[in-house]
Amino acid sequence: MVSQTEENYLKALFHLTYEIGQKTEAGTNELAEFLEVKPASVNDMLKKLKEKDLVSYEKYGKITLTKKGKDIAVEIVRKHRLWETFLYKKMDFTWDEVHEVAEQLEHIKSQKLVKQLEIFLDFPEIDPHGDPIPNEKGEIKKLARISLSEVNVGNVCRLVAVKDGSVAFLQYVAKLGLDLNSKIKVISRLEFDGSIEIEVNNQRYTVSQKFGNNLFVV
Amino acid sequence: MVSQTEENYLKALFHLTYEIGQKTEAGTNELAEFLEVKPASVNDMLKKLKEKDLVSYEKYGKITLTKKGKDIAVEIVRKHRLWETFLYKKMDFTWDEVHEVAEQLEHIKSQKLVKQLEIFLDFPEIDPHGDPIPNEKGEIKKLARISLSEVNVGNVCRLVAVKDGSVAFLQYVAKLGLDLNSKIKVISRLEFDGSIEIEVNNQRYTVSQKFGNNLFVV
DNA sequence: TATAAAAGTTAGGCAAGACTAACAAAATAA
DNA sequence: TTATTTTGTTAGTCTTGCCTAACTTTTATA
Repeated sequence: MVSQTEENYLKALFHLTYEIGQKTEAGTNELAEFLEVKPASVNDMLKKLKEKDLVSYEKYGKITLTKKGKDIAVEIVRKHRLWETFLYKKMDFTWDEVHEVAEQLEHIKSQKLVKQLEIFLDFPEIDPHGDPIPNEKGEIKKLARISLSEVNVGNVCRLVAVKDGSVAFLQYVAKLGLDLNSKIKVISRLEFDGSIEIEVNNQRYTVSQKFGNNLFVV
Repeated sequence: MVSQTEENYLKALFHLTYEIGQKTEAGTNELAEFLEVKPASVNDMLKKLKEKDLVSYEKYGKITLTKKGKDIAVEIVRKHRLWETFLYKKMDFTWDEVHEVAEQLEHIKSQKLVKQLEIFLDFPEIDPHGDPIPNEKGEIKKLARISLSEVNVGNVCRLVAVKDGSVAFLQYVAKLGLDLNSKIKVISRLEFDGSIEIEVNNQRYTVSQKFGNNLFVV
């Protein structure tokens, strides 16, 4: 049996490696910071996860998910994103509200429920934040997307995902009138700080480079 | 904050008092047996619940839910039954499958989700087992119903609820071709052991008194 | 009413998951 | 290459929720 806490560690490892970085290993402090616990706690847990053959790591070495650990992590991600989609499409939740509740729902144990949920939602491929939903076999469709900061001046693009999922960030995104599939035109880019002038629904805004890094477009 | 375990204790107390018995108090051993833990554990928990003003009880005395405790218990029951209805009506779960998963879902913390779920299900009044679903204010509609054992010979009644929710029992009920709203005719009753002969869908069966006690009809 | 049975309580312990404080190893910089 | 900073580890402690074993109170029965 994998506890809820263990599931969260596996999910965090998955995010830090395969999702955020394009690496396959992570460090103790990095994981501790991400999970908002102390490194000592991570250490304790790593011993347990290693014992269960969910991660592989040696003292003072890097942490890697095993096949078994990765499979569980992907299944949690799958559930999380299906539930987010459910909340957004069927329960009238907004972009910024879905995450917190999905964090709870992702731990519900029922294979049948996940399967039925997927059918009910008509096999969605991306969640409300634009992230890909793994299928039942754990396969994740790679999305060809770039950050808004990389778009050339003059080009128009379509918002497909956001990187940072914090409520404050999502609310700011919404305030600009941006939603999934919104068209964004890049008007100009300031060389000295990388900030970008964009046009959304005929309104012009200037946003920071950091903000631009957090929006994925095609 | 009320932990998941605390919620389960409150719910159990509610069942043992207001629901199963027509009393307002329960004992330590009774609660322990219901929750499948040892009396000592119940004792520990009672101290905590008393501290939080969720139950009132004195050493060697009976346990009662406070207003605050009862409100929380009813809210959990409400969530449980709404989720059961959701699983049954939208997720293609059977009668006997819903309970286990609803036990998990009832602890999800989101007022908005409960509200939306209720709207989505079009304000159901009873769950798939025929039990009443408390409304947002915590009011529970009393159902005028009697057990099958109390029905007079020759009368026809309609199944509205089951008392025992165990999987084995529910599967037996289903095997007889019984479902919510099934018509049941009481053909005869054996005096010596109270067993009842019934007719369902033109099929005759003989069932025990105990079985009859577990079916509620109108 | 004395006594046995049932019900309830206490003390002490254990596992999970977190923490602090002190320490050890590795990586980086002088 | 030594010194310093960063990263990772260990030991000991805390809380929650459970346990067993021993004890006390209450209730039921002879």
